[in-house]
Amino acid sequence: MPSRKKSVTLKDIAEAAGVTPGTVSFVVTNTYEERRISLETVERVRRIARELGYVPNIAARNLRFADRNKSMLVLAIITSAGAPLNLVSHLFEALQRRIRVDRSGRHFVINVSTFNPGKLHLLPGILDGSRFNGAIITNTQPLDDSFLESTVLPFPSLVIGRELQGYACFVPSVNAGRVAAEMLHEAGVGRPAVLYEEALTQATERRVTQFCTEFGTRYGAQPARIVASVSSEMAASEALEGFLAAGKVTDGIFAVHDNLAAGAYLTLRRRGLKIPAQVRVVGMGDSDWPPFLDPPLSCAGAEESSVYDEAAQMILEACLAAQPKPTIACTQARAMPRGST
Amino acid sequence: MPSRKKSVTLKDIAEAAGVTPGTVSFVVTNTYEERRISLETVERVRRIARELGYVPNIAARNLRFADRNKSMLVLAIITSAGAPLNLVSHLFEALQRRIRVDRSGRHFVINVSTFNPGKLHLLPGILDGSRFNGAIITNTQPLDDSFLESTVLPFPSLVIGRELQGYACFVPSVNAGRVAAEMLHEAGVGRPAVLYEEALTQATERRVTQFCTEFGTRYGAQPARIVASVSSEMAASEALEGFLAAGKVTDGIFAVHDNLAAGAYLTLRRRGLKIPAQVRVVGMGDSDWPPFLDPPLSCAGAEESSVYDEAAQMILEACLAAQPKPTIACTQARAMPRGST
DNA sequence: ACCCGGAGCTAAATCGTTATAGCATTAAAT
DNA sequence: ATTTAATGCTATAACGATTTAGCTCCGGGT
Repeated sequence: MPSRKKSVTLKDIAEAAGVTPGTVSFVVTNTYEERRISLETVERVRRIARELGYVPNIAARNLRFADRNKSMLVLAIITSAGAPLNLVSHLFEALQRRIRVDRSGRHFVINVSTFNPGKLHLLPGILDGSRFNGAIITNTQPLDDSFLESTVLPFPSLVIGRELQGYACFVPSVNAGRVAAEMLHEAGVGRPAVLYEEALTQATERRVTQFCTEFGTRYGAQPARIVASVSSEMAASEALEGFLAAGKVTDGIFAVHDNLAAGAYLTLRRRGLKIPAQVRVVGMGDSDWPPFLDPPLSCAGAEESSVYDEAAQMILEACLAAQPKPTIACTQARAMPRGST
Repeated sequence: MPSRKKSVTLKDIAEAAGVTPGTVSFVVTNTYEERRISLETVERVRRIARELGYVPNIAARNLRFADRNKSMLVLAIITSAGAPLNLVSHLFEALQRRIRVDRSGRHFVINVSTFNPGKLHLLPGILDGSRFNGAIITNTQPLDDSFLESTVLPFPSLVIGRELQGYACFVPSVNAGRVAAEMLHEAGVGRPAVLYEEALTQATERRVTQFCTEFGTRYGAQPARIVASVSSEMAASEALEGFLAAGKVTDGIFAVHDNLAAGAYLTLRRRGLKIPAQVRVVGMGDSDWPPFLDPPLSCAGAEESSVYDEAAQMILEACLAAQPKPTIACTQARAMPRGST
């Protein structure tokens, strides 16, 4: 079993080698020459350090260097293990852009942490605030959401894609389901379908229900549901194949992720169904590829490159101002018709 | 100008509020109730903390919690600012997989750091080792490479995509250029072209020269060079458009990145050129999308999902064993024929 | 016998935070 | 009047590493 044993420190090495921690420090930082440590001692200390498996404590070094490193702000992007890193990449880039123009005179460190779905509360540092000054939290599952709602995190945080009591939240493309429904309806779709993965997040669930409600109540056609086992191209392709093989029909598909849309393209192409003549497809624009599919994929979304800039601004402000104001920011999706509708 | 002023500490707040740092700590960690701090004091301390812009020092907290956090190993993925995060995502996922099965009983922190191209030496912590226990370095430019070769970094590191003296290096798909040349030649291509972006890294440059050398010397046809201004789909599309508009001809294109291949598809489709009948295309398989293009993109590469597992293993070993052994590991590309050759 | 200088270390302060033990002061209870 | 108890703090010791100042030898020169 993984032991929780204390880690090896300079002191441990010092005791084993019969010198002081300072001397060991001279050795491990390779400053022993100007400190005139004898080569014999250097060798002995090095050997013992290796034997004991010494790994420097970064927190201690960093603390020691507090002056030279000016003040450091640690931001975390916290995401569910196994979730696609697409969103994380966009968040990271937005944070980078925001940090580049920052004038607070700080150094920023961005660390990406993952938690096992439903086990957010076990993430080290989430309860004691020992790991980050602020966090962007995404891809949480219902269990994680209820953990968050029942706790006050000891650092400013921003939740992406859902609305939680007491938290600053950022919901991109909040009306994507409605926009997708409009796009397909205007294109003359009468037998709509929605393609999604089994494990829905709050964000994707919103898209599905919005799409179904909108089509059902306003346009009088209840969409069929095509459910992929996971959120991958192949799974989506297989799900649609199963749907069509069962003799069911659709003339317009809303895929709640671009990779699902790509899977749909594959199956439609294999079955000789023309896009958009026989089946229209709408994706989300959450990747860079939609314009390069054939035909280019129409999307309900936004320019992904800038969507998360507001999120980056929100978390930075929260960290620097230390103002705990739970706000909800949404961005609106817009129709991005390309070739598939 | 961004001031290098010292950051605000508990001590500063304590002095301003006329209490001790301990008391301030009780307030900022919200443990003031069980510590029986008067509400008046709490309010005063909070107000002053807000006014001074207090931000907790994570390194200090972390150090304080050294026992409860067991031993922590900080890994950095260091990449050039502005470079695509595709590779970083793959590295991150590989590290995650490796960490999940780790039995050393440590906590791992992964932080992603970017440096301005050519300015790697200015990255905080790179010289004094105050920020990470180990690093994977990628997307470096020649200036950064020479910096690395002239320095001994104070932590184990792994360089991706190039070979540097004194460093552990990992070069994925080292023979991709040759494999691409073989694939196109076997498909009967007689007028090859290579499509790449202007700012080549060592990895992409290798692909280009290998492809040209192989085709030139072995198959007797010197490939044409199509150069995109940047590494994006649109730039690639425009570059190929310019090439064809100038009356030049090719029947087989090797794109050194998948996004360039997607741009090529776009132009070829617009001009009514059939893939693969009239023009064959080979990409690199460095993204998830090639199988879902129309026709599916043939690649010279490997299963991306597992390529970097070896890299993850290498850096973990280097950190935990503290063995400074500079080794070079390469993976071989293989032909992945799909529909475009 | 004494000083000097170099070699090879040691001792102790420091970084910012948290937690433990305990000290005043006042109010309530005996 | 004295003990008891509660209130509202303070003082201080860690956490692990780095660094400055300075200590103790020892040999050589005077």
